[in-house]
Amino acid sequence: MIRDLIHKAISQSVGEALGDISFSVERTEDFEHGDYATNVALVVAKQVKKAPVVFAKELVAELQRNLPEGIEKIEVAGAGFINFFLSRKYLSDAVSEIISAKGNFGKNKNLAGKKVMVEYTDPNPFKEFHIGHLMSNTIGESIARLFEAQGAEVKRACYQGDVGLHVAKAIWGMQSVPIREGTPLEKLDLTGKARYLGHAYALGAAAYEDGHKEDINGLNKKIYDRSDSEVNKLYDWGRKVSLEYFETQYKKLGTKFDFYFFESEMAEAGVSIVKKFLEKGIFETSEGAIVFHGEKYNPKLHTRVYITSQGIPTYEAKELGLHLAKEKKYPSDISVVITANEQDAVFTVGLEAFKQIDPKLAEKVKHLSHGMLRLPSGKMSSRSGDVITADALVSQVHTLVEEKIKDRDYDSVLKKTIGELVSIGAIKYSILRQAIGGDIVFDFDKSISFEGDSGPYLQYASTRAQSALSKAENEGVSADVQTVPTSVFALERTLVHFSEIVERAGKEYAPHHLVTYLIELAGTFNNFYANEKIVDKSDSASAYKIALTKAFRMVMETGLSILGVQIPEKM
RNA sequence: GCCCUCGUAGCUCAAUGGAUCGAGCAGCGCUCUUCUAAGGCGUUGAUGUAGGUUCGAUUCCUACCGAGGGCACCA
Repeated sequence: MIRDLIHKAISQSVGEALGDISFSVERTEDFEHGDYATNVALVVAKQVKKAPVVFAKELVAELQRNLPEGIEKIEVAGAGFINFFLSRKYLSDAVSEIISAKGNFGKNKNLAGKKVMVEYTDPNPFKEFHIGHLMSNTIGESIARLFEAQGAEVKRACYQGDVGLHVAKAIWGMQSVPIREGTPLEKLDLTGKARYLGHAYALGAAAYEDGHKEDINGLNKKIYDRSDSEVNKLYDWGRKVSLEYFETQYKKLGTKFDFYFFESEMAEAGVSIVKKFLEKGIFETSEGAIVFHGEKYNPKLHTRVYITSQGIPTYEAKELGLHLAKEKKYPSDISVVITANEQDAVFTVGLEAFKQIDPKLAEKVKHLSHGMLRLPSGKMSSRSGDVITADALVSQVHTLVEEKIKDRDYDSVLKKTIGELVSIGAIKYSILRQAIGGDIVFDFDKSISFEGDSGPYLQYASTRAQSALSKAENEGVSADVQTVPTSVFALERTLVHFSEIVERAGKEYAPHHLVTYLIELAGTFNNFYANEKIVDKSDSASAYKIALTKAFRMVMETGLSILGVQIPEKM
């Protein structure tokens, strides 16, 4: 990358005065300041006992003799920044390179040969697949794709909680309300069955708080040791329904998991690890339970229960089993786990415990947490039954999209595809546009936008580019970079930064950097589209503009695919 | 009480310690004989408070104010 060449040229020119001082070469915020800028003079000034501007001027004189190819002009500006301007040729060559890379422009090999497992979505059988899962899935899928864009071999994993107190609550609900609103269960469709389970859970959750704690704890024990055939029957039915239903959701969202792990499979391993390390003093008994005293290792941590006084492993114990199961299934270099941030403390304590057990494996685990999708009224809680399912949200947005295209002269198949791709795109975008970790305040009326800073805006710009390209093809004008106009378009100056953005988003596990860039890029294209006639046989620059449009379209495809968003052929 | 996040425009969000803090929405004013107006152009408007470190602080440190999450047998 040219940025690295600039960096290298500066290092050579500054020479020993640089010492171990690090400086940056970044794209500028304003084209007035060129295409790249460095702060090297400001950072080194003190060291060499010169004013930054003075040092910058000397450095520029030195750099003039050793300018990387592709840099046309450099100048000192502001407090001592040095600005670099890309040459006309560099930009047109870049456009040509984007096209010949066939969709691979922007990807890199930084993680070639590395194996990565990403665990996300993690819905719990017997509970609703709600908008929180939608959030986890969207972020996780995008993180997985970012890893792929860096050349890593990625496996997607989903960890589903098919045992535990929440299941006991659901079963309690199933026992007390065996049919759904007067309809026998076997007459319900898959979605209906899934909703029934969600309601049964909500019922049991309320009952747990309202005097039935003992009953439900007893049920939990029965589920765990499978000692009651009636309970087993309800359990097996509910688990199967949930898993089948979840598959329809993954498909809709565009995720294909390589591995499924279940809490029920982790219980045994979890218990045996805890018992083994109980002897070694990592875990301790306390009030009949087996616990890990996190505060002994780090004052900011606290104590968590691993095996309850009833002998049942908690989530924490099963998590230990999961780490080992993952390693056995697919030994990886990086193991990413994505959860909601309300589990941050559980994870930090859990990771400390794991570090005491197996420091080498614990080292590879990277925990990323996302915020909550909230209602304006407050927390979205499945415990009170007050949930918005992913299905409900998707279909609501879908309806809005249908309304928008109802007068278009498209056939029904195309309309259906547009409805699906645009609604999913809009929702995913609204999740990925901000840094992961923060909450998203969710307002049905306002949250999903189709204008401006939105998924559809990106999709729309892409389809407009496509229609210009189709027109070019029909008129027999093809993309060409031989005849290049002397003036430079902002579009090409923006396009060349795509690789750097992908690299940064990948390194920082931050898809939103890519989102921000794509919005800027699409805006630049829309401006270009409004001001330039792209396909025009009488214009000698037309072939170049078509090439530029093609390059834009390809970058949008690559960028959006990393976000897990697809582009419809028309909108 | 302790721990972790987070306070940027009326609203929702950006900004590896760097140049004049960027977008979108909402508001106001323009813009469809053209490759799609889900578009384009212009315009109004912001770093919670008080200190500190630094050539330079939205960013780092301290205190305070405010919001959210977590703190023993739930996940």
